[in-house]
Amino acid sequence: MNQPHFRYITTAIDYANGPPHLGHALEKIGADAMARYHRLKGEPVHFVLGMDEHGLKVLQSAQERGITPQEWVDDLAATFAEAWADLHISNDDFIRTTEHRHRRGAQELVRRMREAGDLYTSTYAGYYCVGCEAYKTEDDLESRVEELSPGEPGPERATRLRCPLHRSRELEWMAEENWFFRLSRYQDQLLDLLEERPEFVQPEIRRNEVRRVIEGGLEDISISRARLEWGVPWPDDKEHVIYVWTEALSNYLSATGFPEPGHERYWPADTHVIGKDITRFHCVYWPAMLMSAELPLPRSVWAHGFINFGGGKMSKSEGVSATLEEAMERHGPDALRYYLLRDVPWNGDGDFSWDRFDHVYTAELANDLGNLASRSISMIQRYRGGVVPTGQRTDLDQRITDTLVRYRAAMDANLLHQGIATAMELAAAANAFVGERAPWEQAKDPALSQALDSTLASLARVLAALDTMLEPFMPERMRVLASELGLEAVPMLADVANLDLTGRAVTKGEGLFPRPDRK
RNA sequence: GGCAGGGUAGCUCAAUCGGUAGAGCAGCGGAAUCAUAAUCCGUGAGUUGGGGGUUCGAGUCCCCCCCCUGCUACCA
Repeated sequence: MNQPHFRYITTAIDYANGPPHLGHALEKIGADAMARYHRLKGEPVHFVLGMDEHGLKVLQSAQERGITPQEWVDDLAATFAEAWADLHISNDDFIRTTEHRHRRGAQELVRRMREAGDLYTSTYAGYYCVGCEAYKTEDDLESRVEELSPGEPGPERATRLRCPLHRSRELEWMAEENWFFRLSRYQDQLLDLLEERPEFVQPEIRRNEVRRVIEGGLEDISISRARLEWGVPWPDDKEHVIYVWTEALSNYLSATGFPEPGHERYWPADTHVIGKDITRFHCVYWPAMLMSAELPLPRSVWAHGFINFGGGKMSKSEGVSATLEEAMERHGPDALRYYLLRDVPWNGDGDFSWDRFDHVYTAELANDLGNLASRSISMIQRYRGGVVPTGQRTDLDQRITDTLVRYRAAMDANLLHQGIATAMELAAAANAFVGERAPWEQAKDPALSQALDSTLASLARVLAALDTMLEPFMPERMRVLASELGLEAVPMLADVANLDLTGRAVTKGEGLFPRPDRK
């Protein structure tokens, strides 16, 4: 049997410590647009989202509410899944790290790393906050003296630091036996990887950062923890759980069914879509762990940027306040998808503002695109009884062909914002085309009947082309547009260039993107 | 501190190997009436952060300075 090769696209699994926000949403929307684009190309796609549900903070959140951690994460996972459904995210699977299949996959990965001789026990020492019941890095801590000079970590230094969450408690310097991974062994192989497969880390700016980290020297890392109950047990060692990153990263593997036969139809992943802040874990630790376990490496990691809210990071006291719910309700989920992917370059950062959102919605979606559909369909109804006539190709058809080339180039490079811009240039050209051809004039002169047919047929074709090109960004709205054009479904990308809508019965709906003042 | 990436029209950004600085939005003027009063056309005298240098010619190369952002290993 010929197993199809799936294009396996993942997103970072979200930490079960609070409800989904716009930052989470940006990543899912972008990854979803990538997945949908590849489906429009006719590729089998496997697109997976998930939740990271272990760890101390999860345990604490549950305890604060007087419920079990499992109840807490069940509740939160449902909230996330619902949000993604509302946003029309088309994931094929949803992996949760508390699932049996994940425990199995994570443990098997550790076993293979151990078989490779890359794991050993040693002493892990660090600052331990009894209040938090967790180890802290010096960055997590604050000084209790005026000026703290740099110095060697150790018990003496612990007396001069304190945990910001438990200022009254003493900080302890503690040590425990842990499992360590020989990350240092993979330094050269990782550098070779970047050299031989530059596309492994994208966009390029992230690749440079990763290279520097590796060149700076890699030390072995501890990948287990004692004293922590809420986690995946270490294989054959009940005293330990698998430490966060090793456990969490393995979700990409466990979601494929690993180690069961058949997981190879998904693995290796084509693209891990992540936030730029966790590039190191995905581009250094993760490939090293896979090398150790002798598993194929993912083909690429795409590190997107972040949304800024009025200059600051996330909406704190200053800057814009925007919840995911508010943003979805403003102009509908598809409009939010469009706005975020249009204004936040997929290879960089961008800003969020309500003014900008409203402006983009009104100018581009309502006025340019919505009105183009409205006026085109309206004229086909008025002049041709609602049936698309047969018409010669026009300049506008040539424009469709040109646009498709540039659109595919942008989308194949994952430059989603450029894909949107390219498609919207076609919409602008179509509006200009209407002005040049003046169908209302053509309609007055029977001698121009064929010219009118060509005008209307071209407009129908351009709407169908836009329907396809914008589907990854606004799936629900574009399904409606397809239906208004008399199409059974959004056309596949390969069919767009030679579409013929002759004979299709068009219908005018209530307006794809109603103007805010008229809603 | 070190490394990396940026500073171009009011705003967001483009400018292949160095060759007369462009686009969208906003603003201003005009046209049209199919349409969600939506659309279309016309309109840009910007010291390309500052200074110096190389060159026939630099936003584009070299040097110095100023400002912004990111990374600088076990919080996800």
